[in-house]
Amino acid sequence: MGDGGRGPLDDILGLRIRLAHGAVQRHFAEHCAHLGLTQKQVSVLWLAHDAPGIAQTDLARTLQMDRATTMAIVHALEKRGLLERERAGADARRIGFHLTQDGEQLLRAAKAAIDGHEAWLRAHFTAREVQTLARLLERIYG
Amino acid sequence: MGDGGRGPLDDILGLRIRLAHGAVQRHFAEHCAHLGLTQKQVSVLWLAHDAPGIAQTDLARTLQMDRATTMAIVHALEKRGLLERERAGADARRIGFHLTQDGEQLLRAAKAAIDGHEAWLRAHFTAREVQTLARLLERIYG
DNA sequence: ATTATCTGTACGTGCTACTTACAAATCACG
DNA sequence: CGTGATTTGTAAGTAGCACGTACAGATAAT
Repeated sequence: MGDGGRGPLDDILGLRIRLAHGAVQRHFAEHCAHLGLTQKQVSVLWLAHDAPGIAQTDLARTLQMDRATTMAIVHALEKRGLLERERAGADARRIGFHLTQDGEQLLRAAKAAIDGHEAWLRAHFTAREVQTLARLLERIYG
Repeated sequence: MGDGGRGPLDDILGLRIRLAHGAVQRHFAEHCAHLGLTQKQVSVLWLAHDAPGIAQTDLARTLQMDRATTMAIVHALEKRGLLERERAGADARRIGFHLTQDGEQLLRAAKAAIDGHEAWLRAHFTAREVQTLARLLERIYG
């Protein structure tokens, strides 16, 4: 039998990634439930903070999401008054996003919560292993 | 800036896992579309083949899914005639699952498709790195 | 025998992702 | 300059997956 009790299925690397992802998602949902934000939503807020005026297309590409998916997330954040849009200068058809004050405040709270979440995740590894894991994972999506 | 163009977000290990998972899912969906099966469905078929008579609860625990989620997957497979249930001997309340002939046949096709999918995934790494990655990932969910 | 627990079932909700389609603005080329 | 191609934003529909909850039947515990 395999090392995880799943038999030959344990040899499927894709399954391991899926299980790890599920575990991280579950922990995030528990640990960060008070924010009322999903992982994706936090990512979008974070990016909009770091790069004010970013467009939907940039968000989608950076987070490797579909445009339609990105729209759904952005709409939800706008509806909650965390994100605003502005027709920005040079390119008239481009609409940039930036955080509202509420958005900035919630993002700060989110970063604090994620610090704890990431600490839990990293606690499974040594600092060197974290580097290795990050490097290997990047090869898949990078 | 970070190494992936996401700025400080690149330091979030959870995001890396999420992006890697997404990339794997997308490749699976493309590469295995002809099966008409999702990753989860293949996993359930695979387990039911390896352990005939397995119960819903076992499936849920092994794949770390909710019972309700497991039910949805099992129902879909039953409806397609790939999976059957039987009231098995000793424990009268327990219902075991096993593959039909169609199920066995489709699972063989799925395994062939997944061979290709896994080959693509593993091609990002050396054999040693695959071992390392598998070992590190298991610490998260194991 | 009455609870408590486990298992199977069923329903509803929410997030994410994809496809497809359409409107508006811009850009490129003739 | 104007027509078509491209980009961008928008919208609707479908699907998978996860979770919560509630309920029924069988078994187990007291």
